[in-house]
Amino acid sequence: MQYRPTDIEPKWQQRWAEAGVAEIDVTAPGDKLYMLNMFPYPSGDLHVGHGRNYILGDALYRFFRMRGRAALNPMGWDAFGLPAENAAIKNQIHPRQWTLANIQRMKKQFARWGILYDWSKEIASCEPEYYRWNQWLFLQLYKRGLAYRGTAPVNWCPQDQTVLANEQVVDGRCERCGALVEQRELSQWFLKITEYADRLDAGLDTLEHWPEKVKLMQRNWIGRSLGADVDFPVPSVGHPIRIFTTRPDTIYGATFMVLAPEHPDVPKMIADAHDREEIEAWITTVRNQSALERQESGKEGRFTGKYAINPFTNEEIPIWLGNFVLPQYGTGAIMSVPAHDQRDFEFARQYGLPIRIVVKPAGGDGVEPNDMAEAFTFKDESGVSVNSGPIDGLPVPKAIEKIISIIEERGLGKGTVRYRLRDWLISRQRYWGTPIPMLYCEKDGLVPVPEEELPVRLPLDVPFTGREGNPLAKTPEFIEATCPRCNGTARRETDTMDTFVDSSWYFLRFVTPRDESKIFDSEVVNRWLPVDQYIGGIEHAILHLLYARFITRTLHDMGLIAFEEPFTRLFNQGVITKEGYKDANGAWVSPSEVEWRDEKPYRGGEALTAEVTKMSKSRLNVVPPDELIAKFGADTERVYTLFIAPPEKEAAWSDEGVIGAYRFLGRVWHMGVVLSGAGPASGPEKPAAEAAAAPQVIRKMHQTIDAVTSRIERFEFNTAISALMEFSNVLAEAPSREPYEALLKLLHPFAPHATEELWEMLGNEGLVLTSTWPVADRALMQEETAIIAVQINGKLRGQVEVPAPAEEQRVMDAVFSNEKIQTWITGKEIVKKIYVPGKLVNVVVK
RNA sequence: GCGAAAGUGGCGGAACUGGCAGACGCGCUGGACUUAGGAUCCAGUGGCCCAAAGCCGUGUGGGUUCGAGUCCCACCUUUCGCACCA
Repeated sequence: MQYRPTDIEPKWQQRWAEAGVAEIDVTAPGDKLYMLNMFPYPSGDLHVGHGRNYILGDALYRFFRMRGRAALNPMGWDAFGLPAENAAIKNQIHPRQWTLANIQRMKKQFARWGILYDWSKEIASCEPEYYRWNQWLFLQLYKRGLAYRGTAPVNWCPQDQTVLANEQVVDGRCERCGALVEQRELSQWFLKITEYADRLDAGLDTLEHWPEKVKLMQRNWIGRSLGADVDFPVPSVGHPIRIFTTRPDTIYGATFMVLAPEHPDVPKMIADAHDREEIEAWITTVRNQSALERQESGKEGRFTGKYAINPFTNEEIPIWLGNFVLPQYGTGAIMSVPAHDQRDFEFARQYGLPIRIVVKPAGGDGVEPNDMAEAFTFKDESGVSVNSGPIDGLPVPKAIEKIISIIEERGLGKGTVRYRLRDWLISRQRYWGTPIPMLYCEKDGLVPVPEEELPVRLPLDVPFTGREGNPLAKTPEFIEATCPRCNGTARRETDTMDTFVDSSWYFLRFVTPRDESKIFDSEVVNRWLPVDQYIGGIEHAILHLLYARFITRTLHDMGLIAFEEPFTRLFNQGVITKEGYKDANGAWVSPSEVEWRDEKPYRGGEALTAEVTKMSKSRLNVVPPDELIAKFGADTERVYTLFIAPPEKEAAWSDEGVIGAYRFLGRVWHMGVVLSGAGPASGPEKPAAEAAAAPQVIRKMHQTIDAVTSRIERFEFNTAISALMEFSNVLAEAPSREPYEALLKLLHPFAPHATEELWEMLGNEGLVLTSTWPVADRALMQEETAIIAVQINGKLRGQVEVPAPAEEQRVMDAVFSNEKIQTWITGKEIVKKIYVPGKLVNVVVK
């Protein structure tokens, strides 16, 4: 009986589906465990790179099931978004139809991988049953002042014809399409995430089971800075200008001030300047630049002709405008300390502004400003204040402390905390998203849609032209509305929400997904959440995870949930890469067109370059699972995917490597066939299937149970599988039934179909439903003998074998009663015993 | 520039608190079975050496230790994140 996965896998998938094995009653008692894979955008076909994410989650889920946990493992669809709309424009198919078809396709793929989800909990964010609660959530935030409409310079993607959140702009480009992002001054909807900046930052410390890397990325993104706000009097303007600095200790070295060109006091300041027109033209140029252009044009500035007074030195210092000062951060104004800030230093050198040293190295001498090649930025005890009046001689941290207290005493300002984080821009000028439930009434202004009128349904019959503007804005039936306050005519908001709003709370909906009366049941949610294990890609380290943490806190503050952090454990799997081929123009070439000569890729006569990158459709390097499964089965793909590398690491897909997983399963299969008596033994002598297992097999079995269990818990799937391969190799020498059944159980999370079939073949019933995870007997794991290495004066003298009892003292007794060792040791030598449990035992003689 | 992680055979990778480096798998070499094999099975496979013995081997250079892939110091390289955030 040959191992033919395609003959058996669909059968088991059908049985699991019919039995609803993964469906769980959230009101039933049990040792709850909420597992969650980030719900995907339904883009169509999944490839083996996507598979890694879900296979990993399923292996873990099956493991916890077998250990008796009441595990919830739901799945849904992040179903709003731009690609559906682009498909509508390109192929004249409605976004909804396109999305639902993709969902059907992907659901089949999940099933074909043997992944068990509780489909009774399925949600799709594009359905009114879901997005009405998105709208409800928005109204609650609006009520609390956490959602507001404001005018601000925003990121505009000319390609996608919409505004973007700061988080969606990468290197000055649209994260989605790569187009250069423009700055536009627009009135838009924001969520006040900045109000939670301090709590989002502090909360990171409580996330013990999150990758450090993700926490660090979030911390950097929030960008908490301690410093001081200080007022500098400006006689010519009539009121002081407030600056923010993280280095108030350097205030005696502030020799000029720089304002962002956008600073509100600028027009007044330059009104009587002789070169006003030139300055205004320059300001216009800077304001129209994208963030990227602004940075790439280097440091530029203009002198306003006005002076501020340094409140500590009482000197008049010139006020400049500088393109490197950002209007959105701090107060949009800085005191410049060129000696100790690299940006200020460059600016001062460029425009010949004075440089004054106010910090010198501790225990050393300062330098002359003229000799400086760069700013000296001492941030810790390595720097000491000089030329700074009351703080002279103090190391930097102490100096900061003292100067802030002086600033506060003199009423010049105060110590403050500033954040880099900005409010979350959620308006999108696109169709396929949740309509923002707001109205514009001529009489009453902005009016929220009453909760009982939700959902504001997205109309399905709208024109898709692909030209500028949101299709909703061209749909009068949608726009025309009645004001709930005055019954007069009102205009409906046509912006839709960023799809990251949808995904910022979906994990709360999964426990009571069909509740039509409320967003979720607080009692049930408090029992099941936070999510115990969240699994997804590192690309969401900031965006999704930060938004979800923010929304969770707002719901907590509304009294709807008892916790502030949504995800207890987070795991980020690495991407799967594969070689792709590029022609001279940088265009990707299909692997089917590639010919090999001297191990180098060509197309026709043209030499190609090979590049290993993340699997993606556009790079033509995806491996579709269908073909692979048809040939080797889903179990092979599952085992290979988990075996290929540690799951958090990037892994290179190898078509040849797959065969190793297939062979392994084939050997396990063959052994099962022989043990069950279902087929003839291959060798001349039939193994004694019912005979007692050999001691070395029993030992290996317990060692393997122990290793696989702890490795799964630590996400070391690759070595868990290698331990199973080792066990299978040992077992093949002397097959017997009991250890073989243990092997099947341990293998089940990775290769569920084959193990079910073999389990049944042995006369057992329903592995996934009935069997429990084996437990290792530590006493039986012990090796019977230990090799003792004896070193004398650093040289290996020899090795002897002794019985290996568990306790240290008995090992040592065994060692020193050994005649051979006694003859090596002379009376003069000092004996040092080194006992390493389960490992080599050394005796060192000096 | 700042921050973080990582450098081990031809390849993916193992080695938990320092204790037999290279587990497991791919590939490769030889063999068996075959009309055939890109199926399956067996054996071998870090380097030097015909072989044995032996020596050398975890990015580089130092150090600690009876013993270092693992710890410490300096450096090199790669990847990732942030990037005028005052």
